[in-house]
Order: sequence, then structure tokens, then C-alpha cells
Amino acid sequence: MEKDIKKFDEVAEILKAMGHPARLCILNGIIQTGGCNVSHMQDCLELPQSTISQHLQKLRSAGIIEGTRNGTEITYTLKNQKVLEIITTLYPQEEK
Amino acid sequence: MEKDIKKFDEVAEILKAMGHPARLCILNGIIQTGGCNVSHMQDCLELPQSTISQHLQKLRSAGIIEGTRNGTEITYTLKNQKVLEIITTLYPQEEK
DNA sequence: CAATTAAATCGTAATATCGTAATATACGGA
DNA sequence: TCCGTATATTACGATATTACGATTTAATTG
Repeated sequence: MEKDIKKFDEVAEILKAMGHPARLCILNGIIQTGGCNVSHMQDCLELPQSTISQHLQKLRSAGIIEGTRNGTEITYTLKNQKVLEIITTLYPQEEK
Repeated sequence: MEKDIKKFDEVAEILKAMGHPARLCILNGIIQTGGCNVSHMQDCLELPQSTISQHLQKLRSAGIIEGTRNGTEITYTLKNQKVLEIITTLYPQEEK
């Protein structure tokens, strides 16, 4: 009945990646704007660029977001639909 | 626009608490059985009692579950409805 | 009160995460 | 090719998490 440890591992990885205020804020920003770049995140979160970049990498390697290069900028978008559902559940009718 | 760091902190704490395979398994078990005790969890998860107890404490202090004593046993139940929604989203129509 | 069972707490070693400064890479323009 | 801007990677100290055995607390039974 409880054999599927793999299922728990995979999902846990996603939740763990989401379980940090900065990353949650990043995800929220991506969802609200429909995709944004690192510079914009730096303005919102007041964290050094390298810190943000590391959080982005964590979200990327969990398969939650993906970035596409656009000249010198990289725009990040949500890749995992479940994550959108979770955030919508957690933050119902976010104003605007 | 991005002032509510507190909101992110609170939610992040919940997601972080959920973001571990053993704890996810515990939560899943609690939801499926509608409340179960530590001994039962020990049979499912093959982990020593103290390890499980520590995971339970983490879930407890995140406000996700609560335990009620019943003689010598303690039955844990879900306390946070959002968590139920999240798990339902992540594991749709779990068999049985 | 002694013994038993269920669960929590403690001590600790191994490992992971976080924040940050420094450095590196990628791209576009002069 | 060199410069500037945007982003990634590396290195590292501080702190947190994890797992687990040993011990302790709580409730029940005799």
C-alpha cells in the first residue's frame, strides 16, 4: 500500500523547492507577470543577484520553471502546472 | 506590490514542512485513514520510532497536524485544510 | 508501585542549505 | 576585439536539517 516512495520523493522535491520565502516570491512574481527576468526580481526582492540566481537554479533543477534567453536577458516562466495550482490554492484571489 | 514577506514566510514554512518524503508519506497516510497513530506509521514507513516522532513534531509545529491522546496512543489528524487541497492536487484520485 | 507499551526528547554525527563576495560566462554594441 | 550589461557559477562560513540510538515521559494494567 505504501510502496511508491518514488512518488513521495519527486513531489517532496517540488515542495521543498517551493518552501522558501524568496523562491515563493519569485514564483508568485512569475505567475503574476506571466514571466519575468532576473533584474525585475532583484528590484522586488532585495537580495543580491547571485542569491537570486541560486534560488532560480533550485527552481529550475526541480523542473518548476524554465528560462529562455532573449538577448542578454533571460525570461523565466512556469513549467509545472501543479505548482500553479498549489500557489493558487495558497493565495486565493490575489489582488489584481 | 511585494511587501508581504510575512505571507511568504508563513506559506514557505508549510511547504518546507511538507517537502520531505517521509513527512509526505505521513500526511498521505493520515489523509487516507482519516487519522492514525505512530505505531501504524512505523509499519508503513520503515523508520525508527524516534525518526518518525521528529517528523511528526515538525508537522505539528508547522500547524499541519495535531495529535490527540487516546490512552497510551496518540492519533494524529490533519489540521490545515490547505494542506489537504495541496495533496489532493498532487495525488489526484489516489486508488481506493 | 513495578512492568509494559506508546510516544517524545536528547545527544550527536553527517549532510544540506543559506547568504554573500568574488569570479566567470554569454550576449550585444562600438 | 574590447566594453558593458545580464546572469551563472564558485567558494565558503554560519546555520539548519536529517537520521538514529539512548533515554525519558505518559498512560495502562496488574
